[in-house]
Amino acid sequence: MIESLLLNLQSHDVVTEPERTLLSELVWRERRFLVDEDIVAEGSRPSYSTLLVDGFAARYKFMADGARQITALHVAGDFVDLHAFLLKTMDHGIVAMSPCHVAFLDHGDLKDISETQPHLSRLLWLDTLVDGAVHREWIVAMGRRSKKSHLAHLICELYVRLQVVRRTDGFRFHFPLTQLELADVLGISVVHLNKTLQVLRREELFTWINQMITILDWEKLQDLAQFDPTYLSLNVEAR
Amino acid sequence: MIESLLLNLQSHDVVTEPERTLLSELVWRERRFLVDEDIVAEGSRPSYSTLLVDGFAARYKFMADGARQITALHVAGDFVDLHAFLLKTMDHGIVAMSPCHVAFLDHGDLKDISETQPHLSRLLWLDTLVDGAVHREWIVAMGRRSKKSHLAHLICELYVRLQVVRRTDGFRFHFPLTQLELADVLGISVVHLNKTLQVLRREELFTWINQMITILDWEKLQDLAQFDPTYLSLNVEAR
DNA sequence: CGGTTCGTTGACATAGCTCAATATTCGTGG
DNA sequence: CCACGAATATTGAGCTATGTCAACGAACCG
Repeated sequence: MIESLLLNLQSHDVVTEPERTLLSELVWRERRFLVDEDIVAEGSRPSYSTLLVDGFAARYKFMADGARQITALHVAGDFVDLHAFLLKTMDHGIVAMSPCHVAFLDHGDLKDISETQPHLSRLLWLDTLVDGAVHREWIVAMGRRSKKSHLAHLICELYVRLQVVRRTDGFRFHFPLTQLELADVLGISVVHLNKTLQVLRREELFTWINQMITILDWEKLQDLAQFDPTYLSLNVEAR
Repeated sequence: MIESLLLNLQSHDVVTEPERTLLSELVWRERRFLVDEDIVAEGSRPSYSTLLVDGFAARYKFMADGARQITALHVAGDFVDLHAFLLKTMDHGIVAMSPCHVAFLDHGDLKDISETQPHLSRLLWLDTLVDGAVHREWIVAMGRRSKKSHLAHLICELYVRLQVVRRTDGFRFHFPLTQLELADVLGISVVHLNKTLQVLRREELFTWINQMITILDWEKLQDLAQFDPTYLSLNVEAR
């Protein structure tokens, strides 16, 4: 159940055997969600946090006029709302972008961990810090990259993150979003996203067919995206 | 020295007397920076974290073409790079936007805190989580708000954050950025920022003269910005 | 006073939006 | 297997937002 989370945490630091056991015992419930189902509602005050075991989920906010902005994409092994443990009130919603399998961890148990397991606590803290680093990278992408480069950057990021949790097959990975949803990620209209995709298609850097993305030229894609994975902290060191 | 940090933390939860003492003893050095000086360099691996005692600082990233995107603005009481404690490598730089007074806290000492002071550790963790919440709000602003509304939102946010650390005088506060720097915050060109400012000026929601912003109509400004401070977690509860 | 940075303006080019129509794909029931 | 409706993808037209460039004015500093 928590294999992906472990792969995730272990990309930053060693997780000891007792810590692993402890984590797996923390799962007090699991559940599956259908596409478009809300996993956590905006404004709610959950008493548990959600670990994404499998599938794609998105954090989002709605504007008064009905426009949606997706602020993060989550994949297997991501602790999608560990935040709620300390923030208490959800300032955004989380929705399933594919069928999702999730595990719930009780906030009381997480608090116990924070009282008794300093190293593990730091790893969980780190997990939320990486989230923040990804947010910053997205801000940069929205503010200063062309849409073409922004999209390329997103694909690079997802590819690397999926690799960590073994969800890639060579240069291929499952990407279940619709164009409308992807537009909500990039903060542009569907029409413009579609046109951006066409430009990128002509450059033959990747294909996106039947919910599968295949990277055709990793070097050129990285160049276009100016992708530097430093912000993902993918190196094992004592934390 | 750490009064502002305490005001900051206490806006979320009670900080006990021993915790306060502990925090103040953690400051192992202080320093002043001039405008435009780098407080922390991108790519560095600092062995201490920086607490902003007074002034304005910005986190930023440069693109290959020299364009800059500011990903966060920090004010007195903000723990500007607490991240580095666990992320180790700075994925962005931090620059002084005004003369800055900062305090340094050693990572070794922070680690001790994380081993022995669970509640205080959670408060520090929370501090970084609020940072993340602000990032998300900025992503939403960049993706789905008009520039007018984005700017209004930024002013609302800064006003509320400055109020927490007692840096406001009625509806006035010091705002030392140039238009060029503000453009780097919003991710637009200076020219366009200037024109956006003019439109807002005509609506008389606020003035910005001599580095001082005065909010003239808080209600209308909030409306325009669709500002909802929930994401700042400004309520005292056990964390 | 003179240089430098900052703010403002206008002209023009490009990116991105909305709307509306059409094509394509997919799932479902017959 | 086919027919149909719903969701998704694609296209084109015209409009708005935003960018670049270049000039000029204002404020600031020594």
